[in-house]
Order: sequence, then structure tokens, then C-alpha cells
Amino acid sequence: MNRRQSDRHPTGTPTLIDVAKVAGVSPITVSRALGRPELVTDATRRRVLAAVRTTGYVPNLAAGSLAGRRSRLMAIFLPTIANSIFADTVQALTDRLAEAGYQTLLGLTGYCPEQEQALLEAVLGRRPDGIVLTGTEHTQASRDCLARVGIPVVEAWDLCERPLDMLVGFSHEAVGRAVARYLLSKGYRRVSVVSIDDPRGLRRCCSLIEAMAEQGADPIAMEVLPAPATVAVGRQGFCRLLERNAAGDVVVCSSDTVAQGVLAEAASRGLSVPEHLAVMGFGDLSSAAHSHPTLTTVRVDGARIGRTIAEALLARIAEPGQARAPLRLDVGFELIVRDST
Amino acid sequence: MNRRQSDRHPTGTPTLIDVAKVAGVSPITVSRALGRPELVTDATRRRVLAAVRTTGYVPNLAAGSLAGRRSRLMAIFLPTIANSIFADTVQALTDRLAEAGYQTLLGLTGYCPEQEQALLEAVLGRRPDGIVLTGTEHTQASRDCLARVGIPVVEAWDLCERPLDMLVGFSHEAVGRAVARYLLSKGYRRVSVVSIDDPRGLRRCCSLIEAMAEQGADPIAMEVLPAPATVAVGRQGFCRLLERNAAGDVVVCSSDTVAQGVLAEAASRGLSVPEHLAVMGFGDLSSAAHSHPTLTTVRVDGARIGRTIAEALLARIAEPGQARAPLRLDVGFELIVRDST
DNA sequence: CTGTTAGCGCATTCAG
DNA sequence: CTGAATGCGCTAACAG
Repeated sequence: MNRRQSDRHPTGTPTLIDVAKVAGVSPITVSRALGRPELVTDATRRRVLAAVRTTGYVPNLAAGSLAGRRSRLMAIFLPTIANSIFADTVQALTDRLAEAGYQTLLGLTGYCPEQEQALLEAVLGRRPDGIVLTGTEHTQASRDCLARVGIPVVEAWDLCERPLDMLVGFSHEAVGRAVARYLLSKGYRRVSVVSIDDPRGLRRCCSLIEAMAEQGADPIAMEVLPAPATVAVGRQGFCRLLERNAAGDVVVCSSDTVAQGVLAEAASRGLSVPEHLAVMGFGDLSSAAHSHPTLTTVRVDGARIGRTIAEALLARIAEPGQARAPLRLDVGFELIVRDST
Repeated sequence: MNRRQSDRHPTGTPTLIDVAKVAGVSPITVSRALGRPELVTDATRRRVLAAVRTTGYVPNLAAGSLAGRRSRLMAIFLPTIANSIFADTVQALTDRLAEAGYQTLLGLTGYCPEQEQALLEAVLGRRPDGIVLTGTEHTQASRDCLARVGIPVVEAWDLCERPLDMLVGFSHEAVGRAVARYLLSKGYRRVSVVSIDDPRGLRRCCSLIEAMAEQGADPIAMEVLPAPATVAVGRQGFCRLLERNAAGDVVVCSSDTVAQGVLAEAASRGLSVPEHLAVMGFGDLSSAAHSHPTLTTVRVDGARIGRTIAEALLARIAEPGQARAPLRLDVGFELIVRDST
């Protein structure tokens, strides 16, 4: 007895077949009316849509993934969502993908390549049509995995020589150097750093330190605290710098959220910014510190990164040509100076 | 010619059958060795695992969803991820779910029930095993949809009389009243509010205003700005209050991030907190303002909410009994007083 | 403990 | 423009 579930449980989740019966057409016509309306008469499409409504049919995307070749699923891996500087990127990205009929599988990697790898192996079972990774630091197993499956991959928020596939970001070394150049031009020579333990943040800092050293500035005191970036991290890092008597003329922070903490602590100690002490941040538009009158910061256009990633992925998926056009986009950054000097 | 893809494309993605051939067992044994190891001999399991390794097999979860009854997918809907007060909740939730073999489908609703509904209809096609919604405000269509599919639903970060299914949150009205009680006890009578346009934030504020009015306090000035909550919102809202000369003795903010903006603006204008002006916030542990020495705030244990949700979902899925045990948990909140008075 | 059989719900061939 | 056949890769049910 080859009885379908829909026969057995008339009250169960309706399938294409149920809709087809109600509409008086074949199942495939229903499929087409829904997925490629241009291949179907207006009249039949309307009948199908009516049947969909009366049955309460919701297409089973797992079946669709299996039969077709697309899952309409996009995986996005972030280090964390806490006070994330990726907020604008993710919002823009998911908005565009949702618009294109894609759903978003979220993975939180905790700044840890091994965790990323574990997540990746799990998520690839879902056969996503593309994947967005934060950063360019991955285990060899992850690289092999991604090379094997051959889906479009975007590495975001960083730049590197040999990307896995596509790359949309900016140079964290360039950020560090730009900050150094700015600080030197302003006459700051005693610089300190508060950073979370995040590879990109640390690279910005190292690059800053290196550039300052080259110009003969004083050695830079650095406080590194565990992720995620919170205001508390900024406060605590700044306190430690003060205890060491090492805060200098300017505190450079790994993110705007951390900078907020430094500003708060400074205010509570009666240190005025930027007169007694300057503070620098880093982040995107919706990030904590923008529009702060006394905080100079490096702004990244996160939303643009998100939109760019979405378009790159969708374009790659649309074209049948498997040739990986090596998109490698440096979106750059912008120094936003906000002090009275 | 019933040739399987794995026959046609020896280089294509390996399937269960490929693994079975290599291991010298039947496909179902591979399936069991991977999914329910306890049903299989140690020896055969090892052979299967070795074969998995050599083939590079990754189970196709779409096929699994279709054949089995579980998708191992959980949908999580948030208003936004920008400066989210849900960060701790999401982190704890996804951590626990990942541990249990679940993957997370992310939906961003933008505080909009209609957008939530559209997302819901799309996501239900993926047949998630459960779904987590933020808040209790949903369209009737969403409610009907969820009632029909019958999967476990958790509404988070709020309380209401008739939840869809399970509920883990706290009363925003109670928060408003607690803040009112505290402010009155401290002798504040001239209160102002800066809030984003978020249903729960507004309910906290309304409840505060009502409670203050009952006690004969002055009318409360309110500035409501569009979501998402940013530091800029706090600055701008506070500026407007000052322009109206309506900031009073204490500014109550819809979130810690907003409070940060108020604090920053106050500092830049030389207003000392809490002497000239007190500021109140709201948020979870990792939120912007905690550990601020001069900010009194309402703390919510977001991580606990996340863990509770995860356990509730997993328990409901584990038990075959479809009876919806109406979990309705008030996790409460905590007033953290940080001022010198 | 292992294998056999029979679909899960849909989309891609091909025909008409 | 519509329909019929077929199988995507896997697991549930039953046998052995």
C-alpha cells in the first residue's frame, strides 16, 4: 500500500499534492506556479495560489533542497554577537539575502578557528549555497573542506594575499599605520592601548606600535583583555594603565565600545578628554562611540561591506560558470577626527 | 537505468552509499553508526568512521530532515543585532543548542510584527524543530501559523497572559514600577525619559510614568527616537531634553547603550553624574553600561534566559507527548544601584 | 546487532 | 504551456 502521508493524515502538513488536488492541476504545475510563475498561465497561477491559501500549504524547503540543487540557505559565521562591530554588516547582508529568498544560518565562532571548523563541518551538512566568514584565519581542515565543496565563500572584515575565494574588507595594518600617522601629526608621543584578545584588533595595535616605534615614539603600554568587547573591558583596561602610570597622552582602543569604557572611567576620575587625555576608537556607523564629540575614531562602512557581500554571493550563485572570479575588495576606512585641537 | 549520482560522478559529494561501500556494510548501518552509535558494534562503528574519513563524507541534513522527522534546526527571531541587549541570551541559547546538535536559523524582524510574519512563513518551510520569538506581539496570521504547525515556541524577554506556548521573560511593567519606586525613594521628582521606539522599552517607560504620576510627581518629559538603540540616540535625546529645559533631576533610558550616550553628552557639557543629574539604564550583563560607577541600572540575566529557553525547547522535543506544558517563567530583574547618595 | 524495503516532498529531466 | 516519470540522500519500520 503506497499511501502517502497526505492520504493517511488529511490533517497533517499539506503537500504539493494536496494543493494540486484542490487546484485541479498536477503537482509540478503547483511547483512552477510558486517557484517560476512566468512559466504558467495567469489563470492557473491564480487557482494555484487560491488552493495554497485554502490548504495553508508551506513548501517543504528540505525536499526542495534535495530535489533541486539550491538550499536557499546562506551561512554566516561571526565571532560573537555581543556589542558586535559587525552589526551593520549582518543587517545589510541578511536584509539583501532575505529579499532574494535566502535564509541565514548563524554560527558563533568565539574568535576560535577550531570552533569555526566544528561549526563548518556541521553547517556544510545543510548544503548552504554560500558562506560568509569573519576574518581570514582558518584551520587547514576548514580550508580543505571549503575547497572541496566549492560553494562561494566570502571572507569579510579583513584582507589577505590568498583568500579562499572572495574577500571584502580592509587592511588592519593600514588602520594601525593611519592611526600612528595621525597621532604623530598631532604631536602625541606617549601612546597606550586597550584591546580585546581579537586577532584583527591585535593586528591593528601591533601595526600601530610598529609604526610609532619607527618614528622614535615612546614604547607603548598595552592592556589586552578577553573578548567580547564591553564597556567594562575599557574601564578595566584603562584602570590598569593608570595603575601602571602608563596611560600616556592618548589611549587607543580596539573598538568604540572599549573606548566608551575608557571615556566613562576618565570622566568618573575627572580627567577631561581630549585635554588631559585623548581617546581613539574603532567601529562602524551604528557602533557605540560615533557622534561622540571628543573621540577620534576609525569608521568602517559595515553596511557597505554587507551589501557588497550579498551581491557578490548572489552574482556567483546566479552565474552557472563555476570559475571563481577572485573578488578582492578593499573597502577602506575613514579617520573621523573629533577633538578641539 | 537507475544510476545514482554517486555512480555517475565518482568525484561528486560522497553519500551514505559511498561510505557503505568503502566500509563494507549497508547504508543504514552507516546511518546508525553516525546517528545512534549505541545501536552498532564498536568494531563496525570504527570501520564506518574510517570510511567517513577517507571519503570525506558529510551527511546531507536536508535528506535527513525529509526522511526523519527532525530538522535539527531552531529558528531565532530578534528585532535587530545592533547593540542588542539580547546578546547574552543568544549566545547562551546557540551554545546550548549547538552542543545538542542543533543549528540556528536567524531572523531579524526590525521590531515589526509584519516583518516577523513574513520571515516566519519563509522559515517554517525549513520545518524547524522549534522557534524562539522576541516579545509577545505578533500578527494574528503568525499566531495561526504557529498554532497550526504545532512546534515548540518560546516567547522571550516578556510576559503575557496567554502565551503562544512557552514564555521566558519578565514584566516590563514591573521594571517601570520598580524604577519609579526607587526614584521616589531617592527623592527624585523631576524625571525625564529617553527611549527608542521599541514596544517593550515604551511599556517600561509608560509604566514608570504612570507610577510616578500616581505619587504626584511632576509630569515626565519624554524623547522617543527610532530604533536601533545607539549611543547617538542617547546623546540626541538628551540634547533635546536640555533644549526643552526638561531633563529634570534624572534621565531614565530605555537601554544601557542609550544611557551611555546621555552620560557622554552630560560629560561633554560638564554636567556631573549623579550630582547634577542622575542617569538610569537597562540591560543585561554584557551590556554597555554595567560597572559604570554612576549609573543605576536594571539588570536582566540574559544568559539565564538563553539557557532556560534552550532547555525548555530540548525537553519539549525530547518528550513524545505533544501536550504543551505551559512553561511560563518570570526570570525577574535586579536593580543595581550605583550612586554616591 | 544488521539488512531490506519503502517512502519523505519536491524539482529536474523529458514528452506532449 | 502542462504533465509523467524518476530520483535527490536519507531514515523508519520491520524483518532476520
